[in-house]
Amino acid sequence: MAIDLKFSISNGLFHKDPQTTEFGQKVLKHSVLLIDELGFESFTFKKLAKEISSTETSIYRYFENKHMLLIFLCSWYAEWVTYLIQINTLNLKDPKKRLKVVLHNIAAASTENVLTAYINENVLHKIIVKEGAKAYHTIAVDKENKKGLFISHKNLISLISDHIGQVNKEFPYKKSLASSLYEMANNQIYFSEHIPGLSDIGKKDKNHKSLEKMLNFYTERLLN
Amino acid sequence: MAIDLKFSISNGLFHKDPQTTEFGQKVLKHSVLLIDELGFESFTFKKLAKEISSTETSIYRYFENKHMLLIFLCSWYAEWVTYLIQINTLNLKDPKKRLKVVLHNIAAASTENVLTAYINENVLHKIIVKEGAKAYHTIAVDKENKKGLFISHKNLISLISDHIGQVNKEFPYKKSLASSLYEMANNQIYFSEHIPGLSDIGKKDKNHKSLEKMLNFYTERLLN
DNA sequence: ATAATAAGATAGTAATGCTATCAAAGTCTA
DNA sequence: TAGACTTTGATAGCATTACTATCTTATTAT
Repeated sequence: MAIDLKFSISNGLFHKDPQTTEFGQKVLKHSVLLIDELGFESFTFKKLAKEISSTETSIYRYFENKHMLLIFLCSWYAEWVTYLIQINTLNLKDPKKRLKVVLHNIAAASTENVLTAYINENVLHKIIVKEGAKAYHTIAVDKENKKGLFISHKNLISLISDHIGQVNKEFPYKKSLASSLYEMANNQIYFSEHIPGLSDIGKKDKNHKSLEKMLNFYTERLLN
Repeated sequence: MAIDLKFSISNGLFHKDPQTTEFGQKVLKHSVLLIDELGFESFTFKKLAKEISSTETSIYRYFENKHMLLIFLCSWYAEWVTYLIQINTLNLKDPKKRLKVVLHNIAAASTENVLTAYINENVLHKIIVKEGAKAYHTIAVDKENKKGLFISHKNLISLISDHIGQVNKEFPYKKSLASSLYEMANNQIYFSEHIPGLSDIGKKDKNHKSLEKMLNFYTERLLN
């Protein structure tokens, strides 16, 4: 069963919010699938247009270029994880338990069946793992940051950071730990699958269970 | 004073080792400066050729494409850091002190005046921080890994991992910690400068002193 | 002196990353 | 119900990118 989530995403990222139209949702859906298939470098608007039997022109009416589309997808993912963390921590009193939920969601949210109609979260997560860092490793990062294009991601890290602070007020590197845990989750998934010499996580880590265990191990040692 | 280091780098990365010729060294030198200036996406062999008053053709005789050049630069950097760690830990008996040296070198090696004639290590480090992840986040990662193109990087992580093991034999995530410390060092340098909301390290972190302190704090808590 | 090697010069080609213009279809409004 | 407005499609075009091929020239090695 598909629920339709619409997130509030910086409008500097698009000419027209793709979440609001059928065509836009089609663009999102197939861009996720096609980026996964071709890799971001080989992905083009022309190929995407062909895939959805449309034209480059039409896609350009939504996104300035594929880079903006990538930041949009990363933002959508961040909003989605933020949302999941919020609803799943709502009824938990114990900060340590809440942090466990946080770690579960940054590592393995995509393995659960929370589906929207127009985004395959599982494939999107693969893209975040493989291409996510490219969204902000760009020559225009400062200008884009100033325009607020990374706000969804910053909010997510900020939320993680708050949960860290609730476990240990005195911890001196809350934000760095938050961003590092997030990056670590993604990197270790990637390494375990593609460059196993860089990780202790096994290639077949069902539902990212070992990864989650490792993230919990790290935070416990660091915060207690 | 410039010393000439020549590293042994996977020959799958080049048609002809650029370290061995004057022209190749010129290519390396100016590619570092130009990638830093333009960003990797806007950097092209044509622009590089113009910069060194040469031709695209000549550069293509050394590298198949700019992606291979990037992996080459990352490998060169990894070899250089490996080399520095090795000479700087040589006379240290205490594993904890050796690990401190390791962390110092992954965070701040570039701030010291160890210079080769044809690579500006300071600028190269900026490239590693900004573009390094792109070297392996590619659709062909498995094939490239199989061809041994990431061997220099894997060796460095392996070395770091060994030093971790010498401090704490029982630590269950040596390789993951090694790769995470390396990625963390680079990411936190990047965030502190460009997206400060993601880091506790201040923008003006002279010689990466605060970063180094943080890396030491993490490893101490995790390994003791 | 001859041959091999390395670099420069020039040309060409398919694909990329756009922008512009116009037409067609659907929808909303007076 | 006509007209206006919005949305997408169709087509064209253009500079740049990412190469590959071929030929010449300069240097070095035998």
